[in-house]
Amino acid sequence: MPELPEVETIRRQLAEKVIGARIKRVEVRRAAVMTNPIPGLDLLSGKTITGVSRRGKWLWLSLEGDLALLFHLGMTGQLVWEEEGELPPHTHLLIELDRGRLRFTDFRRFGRVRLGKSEEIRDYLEEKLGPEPLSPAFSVSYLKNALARSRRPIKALLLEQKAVAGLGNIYTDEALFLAGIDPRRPACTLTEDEVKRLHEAIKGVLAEGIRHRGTSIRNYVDAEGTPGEHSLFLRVYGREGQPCPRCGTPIKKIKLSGRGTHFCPHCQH
DNA sequence: ATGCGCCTGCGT
DNA sequence: ACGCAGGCGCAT
Repeated sequence: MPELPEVETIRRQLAEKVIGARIKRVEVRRAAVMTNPIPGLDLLSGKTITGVSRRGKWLWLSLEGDLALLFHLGMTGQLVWEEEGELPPHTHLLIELDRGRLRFTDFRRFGRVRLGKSEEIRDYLEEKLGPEPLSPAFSVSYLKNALARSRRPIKALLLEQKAVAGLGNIYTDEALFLAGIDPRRPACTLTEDEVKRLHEAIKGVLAEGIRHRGTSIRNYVDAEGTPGEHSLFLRVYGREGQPCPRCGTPIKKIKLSGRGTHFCPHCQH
């Protein structure tokens, strides 16, 4: 599910809704979504939410007392703010606020929630993530170095969160298409020009995804419960057999590092 | 570096 | 009935 653009969309919307809100009550409806012991959650009652942040595909609420509640949405996780209403099935965590409520719903249950001290959460993420692709830390020279050290297929490398934080299966295929690069190419074989194109393409597709409030294939919704529009703009992902938007050749789908991979056999080398 | 398991639901 | 799906962590 959610890759960087989807999580960033949720972050922006939640920031509007919940910063300054006070937590009335937290209900863990399925304990297994918590990576650490639950009793701690009781201590969230009465606390005010002071911020909503994102790093890669991870999102956290900052809370009074230097605490952070960290979410990873896995493949099908939703984080929705709403006033009221019947709870959908597979809602594992409910945070009641003085204005509305926040629910974490995830039918495949790959998502996780963790409570920790702010600093501990920061360290946890920094340890496992590479640079933010939309920040200056993700420079052409950084990317060039990262690629030079690997013979893995370029697509497999881009999916590693330690190389670049936040890319997943959709935006990786889209970026490689825009850059005109075959996803199977060993990373270290990219030329300087190709690295530059890839760098631009990565930033471009992510920004575009955010602009369209994310890609909804089947289950993703933003923090208001609304599907994103970016599926209408995908160039190769999910378009096997349909004409390449650039040359008309049918889009091919192969399996690469265990993931469905879409590309144009004519435009990508 | 690759494959498998974790889950549920949908399309074939 | 089977394969596949936006991801990740662990075993091999």
